[in-house]
Amino acid sequence: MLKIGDFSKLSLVSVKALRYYDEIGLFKPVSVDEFTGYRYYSPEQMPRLNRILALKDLGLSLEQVAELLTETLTAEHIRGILRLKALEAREQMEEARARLARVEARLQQIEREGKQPMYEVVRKEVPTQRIAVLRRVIPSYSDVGKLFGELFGQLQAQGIHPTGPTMTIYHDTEFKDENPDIEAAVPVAAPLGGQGPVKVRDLNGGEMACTIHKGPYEGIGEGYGAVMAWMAPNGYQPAGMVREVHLRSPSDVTDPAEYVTEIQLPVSKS
Amino acid sequence: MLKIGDFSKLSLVSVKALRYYDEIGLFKPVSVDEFTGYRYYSPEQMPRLNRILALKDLGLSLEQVAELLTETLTAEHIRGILRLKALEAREQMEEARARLARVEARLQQIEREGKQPMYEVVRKEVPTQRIAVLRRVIPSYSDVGKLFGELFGQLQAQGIHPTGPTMTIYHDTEFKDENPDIEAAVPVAAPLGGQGPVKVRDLNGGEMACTIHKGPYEGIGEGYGAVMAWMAPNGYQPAGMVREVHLRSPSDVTDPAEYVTEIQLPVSKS
DNA sequence: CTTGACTCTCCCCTTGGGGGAGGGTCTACG
DNA sequence: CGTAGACCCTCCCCCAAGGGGAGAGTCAAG
Repeated sequence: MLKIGDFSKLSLVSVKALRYYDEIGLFKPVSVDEFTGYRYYSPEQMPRLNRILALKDLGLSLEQVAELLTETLTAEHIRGILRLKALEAREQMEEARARLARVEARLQQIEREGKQPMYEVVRKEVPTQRIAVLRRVIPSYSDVGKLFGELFGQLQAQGIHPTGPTMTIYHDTEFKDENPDIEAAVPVAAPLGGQGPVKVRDLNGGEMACTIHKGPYEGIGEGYGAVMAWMAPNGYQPAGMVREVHLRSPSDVTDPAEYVTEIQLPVSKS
Repeated sequence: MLKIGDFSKLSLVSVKALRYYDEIGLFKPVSVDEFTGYRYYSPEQMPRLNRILALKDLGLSLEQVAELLTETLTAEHIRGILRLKALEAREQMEEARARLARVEARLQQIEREGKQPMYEVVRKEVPTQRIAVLRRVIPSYSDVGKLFGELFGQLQAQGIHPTGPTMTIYHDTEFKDENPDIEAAVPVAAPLGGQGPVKVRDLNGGEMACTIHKGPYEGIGEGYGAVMAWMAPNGYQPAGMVREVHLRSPSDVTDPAEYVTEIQLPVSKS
């Protein structure tokens, strides 16, 4: 019979860990003194402890280790658990690889620019939302304001209230300086369909590469550049129409320097 | 001004997380109502939050993110932190890869044998220990007992007490059925050197592949087989002389079926 | 004015133990 | 036979990054 300290030295498992394994019922001493509470272990228990360490080393939680140590498990069940763990390890490997790529991309960016980048691009899961839209090919970007004016006029006439910030959705596959095909949109709580030129539809959510542009709309091209530059090193490709969310727009402030716009580009793993 | 729920919807960061970031001083609302405690955010804060998310995504802790967000940091300092993170990501990738290899090796083993393996091999960091030794080429393994008898006789004569289980250290580079070169050893607390045939020296610790053999010594070959089979898929190679630690030996029990022996083989990454 | 949706703080929970306080126990040495 | 020092016990708090929920207060629209 060995006291916990001796067993700890032999097994190279800390006393704290042994006590913890006892507490969760994973590995109990062969006997416990009824009066003093002293734990006594036997060398015969080493194989079980070794198995625990080996399974823990496979990435299993102690709970899963305990499950695998119950005798009544079929080989098929064990294989199932291990296959799950293999999948998990593969995912973690991929995740670490992707993270490494991100860190190195940022390092290179700092090498080039000598400072933190202007635009932070982040991947987000954007939910699907119900929107009211007015779509039109307009002569120039400066006419977007009028489009929103028309949209809000119609909504007000129908007693529909916006439930979120306005958005513009770009339906051109490439950038067009003139005659862009634009949808002015705003989240609403209203039935699908709609009357007249204003339609109500669901705007699909999903994975998006997002960044924030601060300042007048003329400079927003840099934001798009940042999003485009972000995709390749992170293993994404465009997968839909880009949208701009007007977090602070001419309807909130007058100074264009105070505009805040989020660029959201649907992406998929390439 | 946006209430926390609205800002949460816009940023797709949970209310809980926003409150937590406030609490740790990483990202504070632009104003807090003095009487109600309500937090109010502004769209202007989105870029900072995005930066936080982007840095978090690089694997930085929130504490490190906060550090990187202080303005007074030189580009060189930032590069240093990121290079550290890159290193960390590489290590995690390697760790996940190794874990995957372990899981797959175990899966294959179960496929072959239809059950959990007999021997669990685990990597351990064995500490260096002071031992008293008696080394000799003996005719056969069955003479080990006499070697230990001699060792203990000498130690007793010198008033030295063992402080741990006995070990045998094998000095042959390959397995020798006859005339093996064997060191009988036992941990002691005594000055280096020693008198007569018994020497006191330090036994180097380090990385070891360990497994437990239960039962008579005749069957211990299987334990060695398990250790050898473990090395390749785990990326290790032998790096020293193997030792056996007698956790329960003829001096403790009479029935050989109750012997418990640990095999420790020094290894290094290959 | 009411009602339902929001928000606040506070507390407990997660993993796998580490660190330490306060108090009891064991054992080798004199 | 004492006793000192090493060892052991339980209990409590701590880590990261929030999630879940209770109980109470607040806001905004009808």
